[in-house]
Amino acid sequence: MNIYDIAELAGVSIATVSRVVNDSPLVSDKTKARVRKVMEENNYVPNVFARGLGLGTMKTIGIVCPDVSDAYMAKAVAYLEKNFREYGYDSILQCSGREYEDMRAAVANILNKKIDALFLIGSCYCVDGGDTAAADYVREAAKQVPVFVINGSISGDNIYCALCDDRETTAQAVRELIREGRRNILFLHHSDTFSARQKRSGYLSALAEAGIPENDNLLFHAREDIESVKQDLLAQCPPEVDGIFATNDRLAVGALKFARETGIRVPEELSIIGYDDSELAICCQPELTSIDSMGETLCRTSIDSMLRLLRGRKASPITYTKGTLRRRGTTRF
Amino acid sequence: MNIYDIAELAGVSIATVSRVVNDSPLVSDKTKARVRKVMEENNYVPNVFARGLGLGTMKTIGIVCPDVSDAYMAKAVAYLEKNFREYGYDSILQCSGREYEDMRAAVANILNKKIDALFLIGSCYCVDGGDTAAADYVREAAKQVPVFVINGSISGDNIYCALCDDRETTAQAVRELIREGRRNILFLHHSDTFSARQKRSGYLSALAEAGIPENDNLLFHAREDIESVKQDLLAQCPPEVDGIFATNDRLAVGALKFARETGIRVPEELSIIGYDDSELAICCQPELTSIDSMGETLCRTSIDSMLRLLRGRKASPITYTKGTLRRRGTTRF
DNA sequence: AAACTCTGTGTAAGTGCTTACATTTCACAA
DNA sequence: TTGTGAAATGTAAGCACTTACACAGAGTTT
Repeated sequence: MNIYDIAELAGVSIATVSRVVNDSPLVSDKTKARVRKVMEENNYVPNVFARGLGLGTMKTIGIVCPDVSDAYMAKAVAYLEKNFREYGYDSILQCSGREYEDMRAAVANILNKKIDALFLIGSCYCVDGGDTAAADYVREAAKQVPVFVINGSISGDNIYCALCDDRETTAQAVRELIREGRRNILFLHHSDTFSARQKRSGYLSALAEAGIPENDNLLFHAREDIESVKQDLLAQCPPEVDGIFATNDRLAVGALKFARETGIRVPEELSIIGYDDSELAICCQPELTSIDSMGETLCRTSIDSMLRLLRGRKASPITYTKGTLRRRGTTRF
Repeated sequence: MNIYDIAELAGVSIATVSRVVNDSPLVSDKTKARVRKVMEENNYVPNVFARGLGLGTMKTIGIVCPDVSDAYMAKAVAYLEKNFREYGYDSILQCSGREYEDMRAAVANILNKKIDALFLIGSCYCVDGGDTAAADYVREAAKQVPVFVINGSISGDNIYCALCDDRETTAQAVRELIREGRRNILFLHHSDTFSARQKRSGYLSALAEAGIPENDNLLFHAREDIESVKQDLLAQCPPEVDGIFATNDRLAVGALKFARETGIRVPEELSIIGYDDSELAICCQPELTSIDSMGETLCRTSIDSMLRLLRGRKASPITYTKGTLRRRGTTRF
């Protein structure tokens, strides 16, 4: 069942059918109704490929993230997919991992799909604050389609970033720990992404403000999964630590387990703050104080930017959102 | 830069270029090398639409699940996406929610994308054990492309299901609770999907085996999120309960929080078992005993079935996998 | 009544690829 | 030298749509 069949059944030319499909104002309402009826009766659906060939687009967005099985990204993907569907866009998903070559290949591949926009989730795509050659493949992509980076920042034409002001948000959280009387605050991180560096910078500046000297022993790198984090801390956590700022909730949970194992009381002797405010946070006992990095807000911002672009208007190349501290049981404030 | 340009630059016809792209044996190695060089020099990429038009396929699979932000589905999606990518397939994702009309629309929409196979994740697509009209839209879809149901069962031509034997797996877990001496075991569930019913059936049969009379008060329906589950239990949990079997980890965590709030000791006075063995399980204190429903194994099975079909071989219409109990701190065995 | 709009519809030329079929080329046997 | 068949390449007809341009017919204007 193709456009010719419909044209014949409706007694019009294929051009008219095409116009009806595209709801062109050039067709009279009477004809439109007739053609629509025939289309429905035969449940005709235009061939996407032919349509794509003619139009050069298929109303599809590409989403690339390092790993959808991560709760933060899964949420973002779900949000993007759901919202774009409402505007009639389909979503192609690609998980890229975090290796440079893989990310590059993922972006290159998804571009071939003639997507209308590319969404990158995560700060791993902007290896160095967005200004070294490392992110060049993203800038290259932006020559073809608008690129929206969620939770990362890359400078460049046709690139629109929405991110949580991790630096300031972290600084605020660390300031609260200091106000609690904590002096030996561990910065617990895993990867060395742009956002991790922003957080570290916020952490350091909060310490500096308070006149607390920097201490390299308090910049702690741990492995990724909860159990390993606990082990790493058991093996090497400096004894004087009385506060832990973790760059994600998983790390924070590992820290909590470490505390339990060593008998350190939380939050009496040790405060812990996580990041992302995932479901993990409320599973813990005590429940984890965590920073909501506003994933949905960032997605919403990106979507709005894209819609604005679609209407031929300008969008702001970078939008910062402040995170919000969700105070729970692992801190005293 | 299209096939004509390449043909001209390489001094061959477009047919030859096309053959080179498709690595046809009809082209001499010499010509192949020459054409390939030109393609690379101009980084030519065939147009997917034109290719799709000619071939009728674009090497794409469709994935439909109720909600990717659910950890279980996110994992499955990630696994499918990653593995199919290795075979050169792209993935289109669509979250359908759990409303009949939405699921139906989601499947219909994704079919228009000329996918090569459809993957449905979750038992919500098989409303009644797979044999009522409710799943007819899936059977309709199966007329167009092979359908693979992960963690659900639908009978029908060209439909291939991989699922955890929830009934027996649940029965085993409940038997262990009984062996622990529990007699008043709550069956804590949220939705009424096929898999939830299977679990209930396993629960009931384990009770029956042990000669424990059925008690409707012990079939407990709770809302979805952790906090609500706790509230629901606080409001209405029968006091005699000494064991809880929850149909997912989120419910189990809610149960654990309920126990803590009421001062019931776990596992001394109350045992709790969750389902899915998600990351939530190890965040808890005590850590949650949970059933690993083998999501990756199911995905692997589906992928293998699809590859077998691709090679023109037969695949088994239904594959059962037994879940595994991960014993942790919320039970005594 | 002729000239002129305007609206609605049709014609036909793309869009970039695949592939059945036709044709050329070439090695080798007769 | 010619003939033969296989291997390599080209030609052209799809594939299902969009859209610039052409044109017909109904009103309007003069």
